Parts: sequence; structure tokens; C-alpha cells
Amino acid sequence: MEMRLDQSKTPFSLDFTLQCGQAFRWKKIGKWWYGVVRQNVVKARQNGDVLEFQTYPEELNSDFIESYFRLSDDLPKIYSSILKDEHIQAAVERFKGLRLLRQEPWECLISYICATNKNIPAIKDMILNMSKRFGKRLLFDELEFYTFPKPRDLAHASIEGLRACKLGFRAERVLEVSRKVSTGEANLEDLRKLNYEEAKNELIKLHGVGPKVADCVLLFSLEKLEALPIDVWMKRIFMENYSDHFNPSFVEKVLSKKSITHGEYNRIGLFGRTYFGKFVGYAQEYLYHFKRCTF
DNA sequence: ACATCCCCTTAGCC
DNA sequence: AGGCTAAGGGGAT
Repeated sequence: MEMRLDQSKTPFSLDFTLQCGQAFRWKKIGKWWYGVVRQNVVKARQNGDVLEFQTYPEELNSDFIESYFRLSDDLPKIYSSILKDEHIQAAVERFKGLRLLRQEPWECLISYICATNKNIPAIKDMILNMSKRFGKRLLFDELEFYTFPKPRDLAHASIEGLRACKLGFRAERVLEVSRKVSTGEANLEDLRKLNYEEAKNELIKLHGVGPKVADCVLLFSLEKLEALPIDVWMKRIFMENYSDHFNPSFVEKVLSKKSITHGEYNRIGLFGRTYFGKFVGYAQEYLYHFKRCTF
């Protein structure tokens, strides 16, 4: 199928959106991006205003694309809301059209529990390993894909099986959370009904979920655009580019150590939300990607 | 080759 | 509350 986007009203860049590190399941082969979303392989490419896509085995229509790529987000409005200074302005200019994705909460949760203390290539590797071992194989364009395992699939996995996926100490966390989600003790969809603070408090109760992982899940899969995940990169960005907004001893303390306390995390998050407003999650993704690309 | 540090951090202990 | 440490293993330098 084919969609037309008016770039002035609906700026969109497939490349920036899939390259910025928010999702771990996409790869580009030639001009086509291939990914697995829920139970389907998705193939897409963009040429200016034209977005072509195909899904397999189900033939999903443009509603799916609009939802997954958040094409209904009014990006020009979001830009005017977050463009507060030259740092964010440079990032937005460089990556115009980058959009947050609307990911599937379960996969997003497990992915970010696994992301703890790992770099992006290693995270992709773990997720692919779990999908190969516990998901369903799909053949498309003579390529092999694997759906992400369902809660009950991982709930029935063994620690050894998960460790074989190179999860390390994350294996116990993934198993425990999988059991809670598969029995219904934890219900991710219900979190949509809660506000940001409430939903975050619920997520943090899960083993392996701290403030950063909770913010990632809230931002990337549960519609909370005020979520501001602060990882080592965002910490540096705030302490370097926005140091004037914190007191010098705080900046010095935070920069001097590799991890930050919950209190420090919340303080930076509060500043971010106050300064950038309700779309701070978008600001975060632009600043993060810009910093990583120019580092 | 090899050492060292860094990872989109959290849990558990003090 | 906040400081400290352990917890895989791959990638970068």
C-alpha cells in the first residue's frame, strides 16, 4: 500500500524515526525497512511524501501505520511547544520528522528491562534471541523473522533458556514480570487509564523496573508524552547544556558519578517537564539522538 | 593481542 | 535519603 503525507503539515522521516534508538526490531535492507510489530512483519520505505508499506501475514491498512508511527501527532504544534533554546532547535532542525513510535507495551516493557546496563546492539541481540527461541517464525521476502514471545511463552520459559538468550541477571527479572503479566496480576493496558504519576508508580513495583525503564515504557508505549527517561546520555545533556538551571554543587555531584539517585532523577525530570512542557518526551528523543549522532 | 571502560540501570544492603 | 556494589557480556578505544 501507499500513503501520501504532506510534509509541511505532517512532517515524517522513516529513517530518523527508526534509527534513533527507541525501537530494537528494525533493520534496513537496501531502501526497505523491515521490522516485526506485534504478530506481523512490516516492510516500509519512504520517498519524499510517499510512504509505501506492506505487512505479513495480515494485510494491515494505513490505520495501522498512522497509529504505529504516531502520524496523528501534530508535530508542528509539538515543535512550537518545545523549541525553547538553541540546543533543542538544532536537534529538531537536524532530525525534522522524527516521531515517537506507539509500541506494544508488553514487548516494550521486556525490552527495556533487558536494556539495563546494555548498549543498543546487545539489546537488539537479546530481543532477537528471545524471539527466535520463544516466538513464532515468519518467512517473508525470503527472509526470516520472529514475533516477540507472548507473556505466557516467557512465563513458561526456564531461567536457563532465558540465560541462553544472553540475558544474564535480567533472566530472573524477565521471568518474574512475565508471570505477573501472564496471570493478569499486572495489567499493562490498564495503565493507560491512569495518569503519568500513577502509572509510573505501578510500573516501578515490577522487579527490574526503576524510574528510567518505567519512563521508557510510559513514553514509547503508553501514551505518556510527559515521561522523560533519563539515561547516561540525557544526564550529560542536562548537566552540560542546561547546567544553568541547576545549582552548581548539584551539577558537580551528578557529573562526578556514573549513576544517579531517585532524588536526582526526579529533580532532573521535574526541570525537564517544567522547562519543555507536556511534550518533554519528544524533546528528549530529539536531544538524545542529536547528542549521540554528534558525539 | 590485551586491558579497560562503557553500556538508554536496578536491587539490595548499609 | 543517599552512597555503594554487584550483576553478563559485547563493543569501542
